[in-house]
Amino acid sequence: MITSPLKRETMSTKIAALLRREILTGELPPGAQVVETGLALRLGASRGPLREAMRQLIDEGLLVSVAYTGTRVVDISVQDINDIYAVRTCLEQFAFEQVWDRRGDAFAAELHARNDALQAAIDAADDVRAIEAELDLHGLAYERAGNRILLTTWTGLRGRLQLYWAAHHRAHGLSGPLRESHDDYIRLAVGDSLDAMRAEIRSHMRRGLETTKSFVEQKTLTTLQPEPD
Amino acid sequence: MITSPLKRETMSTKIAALLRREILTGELPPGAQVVETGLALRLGASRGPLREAMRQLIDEGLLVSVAYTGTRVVDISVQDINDIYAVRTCLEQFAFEQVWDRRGDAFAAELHARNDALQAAIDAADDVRAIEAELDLHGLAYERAGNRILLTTWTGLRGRLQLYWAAHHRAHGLSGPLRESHDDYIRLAVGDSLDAMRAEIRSHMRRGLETTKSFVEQKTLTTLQPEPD
DNA sequence: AAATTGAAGATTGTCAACAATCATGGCTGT
DNA sequence: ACAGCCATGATTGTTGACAATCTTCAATTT
Repeated sequence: MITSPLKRETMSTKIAALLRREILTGELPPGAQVVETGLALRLGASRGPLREAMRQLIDEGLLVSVAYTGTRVVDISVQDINDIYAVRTCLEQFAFEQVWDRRGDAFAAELHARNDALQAAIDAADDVRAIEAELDLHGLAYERAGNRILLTTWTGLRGRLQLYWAAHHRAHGLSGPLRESHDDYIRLAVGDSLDAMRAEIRSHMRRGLETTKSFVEQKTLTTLQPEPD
Repeated sequence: MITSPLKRETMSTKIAALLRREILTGELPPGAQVVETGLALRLGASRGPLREAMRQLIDEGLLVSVAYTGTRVVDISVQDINDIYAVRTCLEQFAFEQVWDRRGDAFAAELHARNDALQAAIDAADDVRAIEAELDLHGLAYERAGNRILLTTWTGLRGRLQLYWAAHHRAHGLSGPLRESHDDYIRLAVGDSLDAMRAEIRSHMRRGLETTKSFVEQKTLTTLQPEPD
């Protein structure tokens, strides 16, 4: 049982999961202040576990905190978008290099299953689920590469991507992933040419970067004006 | 002032820095149990800040914790060594791709300065300093690549590398980095061929992996016998 | 003698109160 | 009218005590 680090569900982990969800669904929008005392009261917990949960989300890059001053949901920055997509392009190519020779029928089947889940979410017009499904789809290569460090790194990037995309969808309504947007990706991922797949990843990321970035650039203009509270 | 997140020195951060140092210097060896109450008493702090510091080190991969059971200094695993070196090979090549066209005299000067610091530490037979110096040397490309996500990822890997190498040095005495081990690395890093530098990184990492791994493989045999406390 | 059960100790999880620090707004002096 | 200062409120940092959970070991039963 060494390989099964069963996570005992403690108060902190439950709070962290709940908070993460509220941030990613937009109930707590980017830039919103998160106050320990108020949140503890609302969730019926004490500040101890709450602080631990918040620390977790800080490390995931979803919250930023300044000592003695306050904690906020991280703001969207063009710099971070660029950085994340650049690193992601690099790592996803690496993930496919690592997984390439150990792909099998199970890999292909799971890939198609996750794409079906994505399309179902799109058809159901469920933004949040569609975003999660797309990230799950891309995550398969990282999971099956057999490299724990790589998977941890991907998980770290994934949270912020989900935050950015969720904000994007809330602002634009349903301009999210198209139904056929991953057809090439999947076809090449189960194909015979690693080079072609690497090229597809670079192309896929370039498109995603432009879409996400153009949104953020116009968004920052509107968020600069202080709210008339 | 957006880009200067000035860190207010709080109790937690001081404890985290101190604990990190004790782990990396081997005062707290891999596998050692870390008890909150005892440590809090020793450091003259309360369990609150201590828990926060430990959470930080857990996220850095230096500690592992099981709820209601205990916390220990992470144990050395061959799997992790392999994974880290693979990801590092990928990311360090990417870092040099990103930094390549913006290298300048300052970059070359800093590279040589850090190599001088490394050689000074080696000449002084200072293990801990030599390890830090080598990691600082490799870190330059990550720092100057202008990608915050990349730098964060590197920092995460760096801690574990330092832990493994420190354990290596303690076991073997002074069999650490050789004085001239980075001559090729630096020569190519300031040279004209990115491809040559990429090849050097792959070769450098292969050698480092073999050295570190061979140590860990023999080490695990000796650490399996419980201490007759 | 071996397996099971239960109690005791150890360790982390949780809580509520208190202290330190920071941001805001009004007041005073010029 | 304007600049600087001080008090006030808000927020996080810190503390010590208490509760929940796990591990260990010895007593008991088969």
